[in-house]
This record gives sequence, C-alpha cells and structure tokens, in this order.
Amino acid sequence: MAKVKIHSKEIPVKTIGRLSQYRRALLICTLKGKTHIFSHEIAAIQHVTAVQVRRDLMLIGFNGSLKQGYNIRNLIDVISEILDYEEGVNVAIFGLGNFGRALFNYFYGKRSQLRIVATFDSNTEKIGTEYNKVYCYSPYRVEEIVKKKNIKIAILTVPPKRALEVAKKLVDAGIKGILNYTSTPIDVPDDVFLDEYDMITTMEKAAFFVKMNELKL
Amino acid sequence: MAKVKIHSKEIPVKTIGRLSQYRRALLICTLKGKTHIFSHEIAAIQHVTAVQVRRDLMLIGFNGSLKQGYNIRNLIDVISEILDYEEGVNVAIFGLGNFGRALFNYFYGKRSQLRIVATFDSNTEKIGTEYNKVYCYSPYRVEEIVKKKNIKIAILTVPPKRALEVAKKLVDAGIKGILNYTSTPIDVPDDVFLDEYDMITTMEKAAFFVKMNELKL
DNA sequence: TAGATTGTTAATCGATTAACAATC
DNA sequence: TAGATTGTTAATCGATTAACAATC
Repeated sequence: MAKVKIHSKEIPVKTIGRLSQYRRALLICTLKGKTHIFSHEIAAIQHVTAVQVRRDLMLIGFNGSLKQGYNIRNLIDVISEILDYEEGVNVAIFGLGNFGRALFNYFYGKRSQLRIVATFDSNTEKIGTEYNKVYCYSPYRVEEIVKKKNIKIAILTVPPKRALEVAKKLVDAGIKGILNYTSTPIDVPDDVFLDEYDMITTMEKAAFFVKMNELKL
Repeated sequence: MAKVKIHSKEIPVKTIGRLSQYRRALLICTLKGKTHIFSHEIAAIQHVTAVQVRRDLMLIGFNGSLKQGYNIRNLIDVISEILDYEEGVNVAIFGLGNFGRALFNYFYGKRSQLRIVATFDSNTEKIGTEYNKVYCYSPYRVEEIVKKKNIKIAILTVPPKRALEVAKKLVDAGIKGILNYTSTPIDVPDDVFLDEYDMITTMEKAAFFVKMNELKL
C-alpha cells in the first residue's frame, strides 16, 4: 500500500503523514491568531521544503492565493476531512509494561479522535484492574473484546517473543491497524495497516553514525 | 546523509538499518544451534526479500556459499565490525517522564554497546535523585555533563514545546546523535545524526487507513 | 544432469527536487 | 514594473526488484 486514492487522485502514503504534521503546525498558528500562511512558512515549521508543501497541497486539491498564501482555517478543515474519522477510532494497547503505559499516558486525553478503550496483559496481577479508568483484559479475551468494543487499531508492546503470536490473534480478531513497537517484525495481510518502529535498530544506526563521524575527523 | 562509505563503497543508510536487524535474527539462530543460513531464510525472519538480503551483503562484501548459504557466526562478526563501537556509546535521556522512563527500562542492561549514563529533567523533584542508579541532572548542567561523561547520543522526550530549545542546547554541547520522540520536528547540523519518530502522525496515518479500508468495502 | 542458490547488472518504481509559466 | 508566490510538469535521485549468468 504505497498510494491511496482521494478524489480519484493517487496520493502517496508519505503525503498523508505530512498532512498530519502540517495540520499540527497550522493549529499552533491559529492559536497565535494567524489566518494565512505561505508554503515556505509551513516548510520552516516542519522540516520539509516549500515545494514539497505546495506539491502535497496540490495533490489534495487545495489552492492558496498569491498574495496571502493559504487560508489556515480552510486548510485545517480540508486536511481534517481527509484524515479524520467522524466517530473516532478505538484503540487498544497490548502489553501494559512500561512502554505500554507510557504510550497510554501519551495519548490519554490528547486526541479525541483516537480513544484507548482497552488494554491487554498476560500478567494476572494486572488483569481485571483499571489503568486510567480503562480495563485490563486477559489476552484470552482478545477476540471477544475487540469485537464488542469495535477496536480498530492495536498498539503492540508485548515482549518480542510473543509478538508474532499476538499479532496473528489480532488480525484474526479483525484489527485493522497495528503499531508494532516490539523488536520482532510481524507480517499482516494487505488490508491491515502496519507501522513498525524498532528502537534498537534506530539506536544502533545512531551509534554507527557517531562512529563514522569520528573516523572522518 | 543518505549514503555512507565502508571499504570505499557507498552504502545506503537503509542498508545499515537492515544490517542491525539481520544481526538480531542471526543471533537468535545461533542460539538454536544453526551455523549456516540462506538469504531467503534471513528474509523470512525479517520482512524483506531474499534479493534485498543478498544485495545488502554484497554491499558489505560478505560472501556465502552456494551449498550452505552464509556462515552465521562470520556474518555476525562482519556486521558487528561495521556497526559497533568498541568502547561503547554513552547515551543520555532528556526528559524523564513516562516515556523517558519507559525507554530507559527498555534499554537498561540490554545492550552493553549503548549505555545510558545520565538523565536530565527540569522537575526539581527529580533532579538529584537516581533512577536505576543513574543520576538525574538539571538541564542547566547539560553542557558540563555531556562533556564530562562523553555523552554522544541524546534521547529526546521532553514536552514538545521545549524540544527546539533543548535540541539547540544539545547540539551546542557537542551531542552527535539525537533521537527525537517529541512531536516537534527539530533541525540539526549535517554532522549530527537525527531520527524523528512521531507517534501522533503514525496514529493518524493508521486511523486514516482504517477509514480508507472501510470506505472501500 | 536438474535444481537451488549466490552475486551482480540493468530495469523499474516512487518520491523529491528543479524549473518555470502564470499571477498578483 | 519588479518581486514574490503558487501550481505543475519534467528531471533527478535513490532504493528496490527483475533478470540472469555462474556455480555447486
């Protein structure tokens, strides 16, 4: 899934990601009372080029004016219409360890669009308790709860060894998007969105670059 | 910085990331007593293609045999020689909130190569305390401590509003790699490694895909 | 030999950037 | 008019994939 159709135009997935970033920058601008913005101003906030911004906006069919640039309020609305899901999306966290809890807090209350409605953990001491008023279920109940609560997106923070097995269970239960934060790569069917972020790899890359830079000097 | 030179060959940054993943898969294989592995087997563990694996290994000049594939032990050694930094790399966490602590625990004791040697937080209740035996410093002491402890990599988990200011401070203090987990994009000079992972954007992308998929049905 | 695999070049694909006409 | 900006096409760049000779 590298492209998506909007208004019968093909839009790269990367553009979708940037739209989300643009919107955040724009929201901050409205707080400051700004009503219009130029492409190079958006570019300066996020770090992309002005051409990139214009091209992205072109793809979603949003027009600016030569004198004033883009109307911020309208642009936010157009982006929101593309990105947002009216009723919001229900999310569950699988694995309520440190990382799972951190992600929970990170999202809690921030985005009304994205609601964490359940957590799962295999630790019997956690099962049945509430964390920030959200119930923690046994993994045995994944299928039941995912259906009952209409959970669409799963945040995967279980131990790496259990990642594959849990991912399979999630797909079977009808989950439509998985954010995999374990270090085990997982496979999902084409119609399930998958994002994998592996911190260990990132750190090793960073360390490698530090090393390269030192050798150069 | 899209490419890197190793043995006078240009290697894409993405290959570096994959090498780190390959190594992890290979380490698991050695635990199981395997001594040799085919490109398609490595490909199956991580999710890349066999051609990709062979091409990556070609780039680092590692050869396999037609009968047995690649010697696992040797391959691990070659990858380690490329990625690792003998003396290890010192890392500090900036912002000891939930997320910062989660990352701390995630790394603690796992990678001897990557050592978390300091944390920083502006909360006066945290300053001066130890978290897992690592001291928490005031942000005012960034420059001093970064130099004294030879800290090369910074994990940035401060509140989004403070990201830019802290990042600037880090660069000035001589940090050589920043992993930015705040939702504010930052800019760094060319010689500083930067990885940005924005969870909110990822979640919004996931939600968008869920929506797209539902509309299709 | 037939079959499986490696190593490598060339083709393809996708995304970014350069260039520039049109407009205010 | 000169200068700044948008919108869009074409060129470039980079990474992945296809194709295939060579080898065991």
